[in-house]
Amino acid sequence: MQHETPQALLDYAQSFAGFTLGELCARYKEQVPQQLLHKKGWVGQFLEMILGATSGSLAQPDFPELGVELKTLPIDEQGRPLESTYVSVVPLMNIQGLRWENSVVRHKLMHVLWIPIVASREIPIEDRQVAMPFLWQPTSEEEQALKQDFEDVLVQVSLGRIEQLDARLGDILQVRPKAANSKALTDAIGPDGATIKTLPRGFYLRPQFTKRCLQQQFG
DNA sequence: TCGTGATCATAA
DNA sequence: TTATGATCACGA
Repeated sequence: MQHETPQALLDYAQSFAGFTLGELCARYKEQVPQQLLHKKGWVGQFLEMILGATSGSLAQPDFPELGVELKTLPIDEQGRPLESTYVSVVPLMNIQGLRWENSVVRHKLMHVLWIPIVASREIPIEDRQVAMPFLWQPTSEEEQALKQDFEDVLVQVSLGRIEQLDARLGDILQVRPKAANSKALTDAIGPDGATIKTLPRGFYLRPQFTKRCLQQQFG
């Protein structure tokens, strides 16, 4: 399945609206996990599969030829996001010369295909319904805000202050651990400029921001 | 109830 | 190990 344009991809994605994950799994002869505790990325990977995304775990948009990133978004029955949205790893080394304009975060967020899923915890996985997918691009104001959050983080990282940085920083983009567990370590710049070991971090979109995206789209 | 920090699976 | 896909779960 190759999509010629973002609109064609959107049209195809919207053809799945209203179906439950159980119905879609039956159609593709996939097994629905009974719980997501040990399959946390399953919903996103299933949607990638049926929509024909091919980037795998490369640090680039899911549909590189379209410049479109696919994101599932768990929502409650009122359409409110239930979780933050992971965007990308926070670069901690060799960040001299790294700018917003050539960042992975920007490349992914410049064009997103959101696929909301009604996914309150009390709903069995197989009964969770795909809501209406939509394409989203940040306004210039939104991009400025994203850029500001991104640059604020990179300043701290470049100053060797990664350990002082926590999830409270950032109006839209926040930084949180992104690791197998709290003992995972990666290289970063230390306070004195030497290399230190620290917990890998990721950029996440706050739920309040994705809530605004939903409201803009659906009123 | 919500936000932060912790965690789980998998591919390359 | 690092990237992807995320959700879990505890304390305020």
